[in-house]
Amino acid sequence: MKSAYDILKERGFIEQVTDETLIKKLFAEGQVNCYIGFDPTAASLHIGSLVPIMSLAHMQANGNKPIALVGGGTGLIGDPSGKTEMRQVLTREQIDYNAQCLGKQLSQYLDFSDGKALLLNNADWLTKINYIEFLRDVGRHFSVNHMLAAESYKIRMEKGLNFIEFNYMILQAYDFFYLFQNYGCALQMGGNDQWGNMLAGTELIRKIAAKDAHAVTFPLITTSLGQKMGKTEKGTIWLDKNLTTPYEYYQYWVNCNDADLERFLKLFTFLPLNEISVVKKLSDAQLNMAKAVLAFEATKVTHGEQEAVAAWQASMEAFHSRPVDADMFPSSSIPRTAAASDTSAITRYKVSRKDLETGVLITSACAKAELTKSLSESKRLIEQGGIYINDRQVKSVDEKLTVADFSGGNELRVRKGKKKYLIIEIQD
RNA sequence: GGAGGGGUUCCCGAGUGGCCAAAGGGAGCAGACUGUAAAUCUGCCGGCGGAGCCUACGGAGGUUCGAAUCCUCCCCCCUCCA
Repeated sequence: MKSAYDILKERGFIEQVTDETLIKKLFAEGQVNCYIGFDPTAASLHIGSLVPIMSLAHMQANGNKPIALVGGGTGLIGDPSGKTEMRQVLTREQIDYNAQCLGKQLSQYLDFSDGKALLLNNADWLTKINYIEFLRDVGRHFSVNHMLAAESYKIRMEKGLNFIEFNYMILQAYDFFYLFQNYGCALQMGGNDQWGNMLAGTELIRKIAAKDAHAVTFPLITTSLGQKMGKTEKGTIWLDKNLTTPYEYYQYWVNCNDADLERFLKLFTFLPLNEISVVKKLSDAQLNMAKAVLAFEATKVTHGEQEAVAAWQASMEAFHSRPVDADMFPSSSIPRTAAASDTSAITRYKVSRKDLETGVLITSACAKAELTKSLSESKRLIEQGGIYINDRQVKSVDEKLTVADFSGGNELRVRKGKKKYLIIEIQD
């Protein structure tokens, strides 16, 4: 039988491991307790954290116990790994609040009931540390020379690294040690930028407890263009639906590059690999169907089936797409037939009938509805032919919306470019 | 503490008295081509109902007809020395 480790490996989650033979042995011996740390730098996680989250979900689904560690304590320090500059320092209150939010968010992916997974906050132990004791018990095991050689500090050795950040590695190592001692956690996973910090942990455990602990890193997921995941014009793609709507979330995935599709299906959905492998042979319309499946499944994982269906419907409607063929991805619960029109997932803007009688400038409606950032942008777009009313291109910046544009109904669609829609609705 | 170098529009980065809403690049947006992809090409890329006006070059003052550019003080960052 395949272990969770095997599954992660075949789905492309594994970048580096401390010792594969020992790790396989660990999994063969029974339930593995493993942990991943999440930084509470914001009140929501974003797509960049999805790989770690998915890996924990796979762990849990295969009989292991994941520990999600929110870095309420280390967050007060700030991890310098791979960063060019020191991170802005957050207050204790912000960190606590964020930590709480992250915990809530993680429970969408993991089942924390009955101790099937643990949600811990390292503030619980780190903030209680006594400096002198800590230096004597833990600090003595760290060689500064060795730390300075770590790849994660390299960039900062040029730009400047201050002492508080220099301690981050030690604290993270201590976390691992603490979890090892108190929760029997012998495996830490995390982004590849964490490798140095994770190794520091395994070494600390070896030095103090004379036991083996293991580390596994995930590759840094970039798009085929080398961009970081989840960065778009609108900024970050968040996992919180109040920050990134399920529709936008769905759109992010459906717009992925051809070259990323198969890899993303493996990483961000639970669909079986044999179904995913057909992607290689697809082209054109069918390729887009596969993207819809990715978008649907990914949205389902984060926002639930209902939201995923709504996002799918809105997307089908907006782009007049064909539904996914019945024989593609049989494990996916994506709807296979065209649904009744439902645009509830698309942003709406209301105008009063009274205003329509005198006419509403399209430029100002777009700006007010935040389809454009300013009046100037509305004008620019119209001049360049980038604004459409019900698929009719707006020709002049002076054009006004009137009741006639609604042709009897009480809503119409304003489009910016090809992908950004807005529904304008008459409010009586 | 001493010496030096910096802080420019979303980012990088040019600009050292008017020609600067500020070169160039990146990102972004739109158009063309497509498949809601990528690549490519073209246009745009502070705000204001077009004119001109307002806001912007770390902060506060000052010199000047005129300052991102000169002067004073302050804040922050980096490098070298301690």
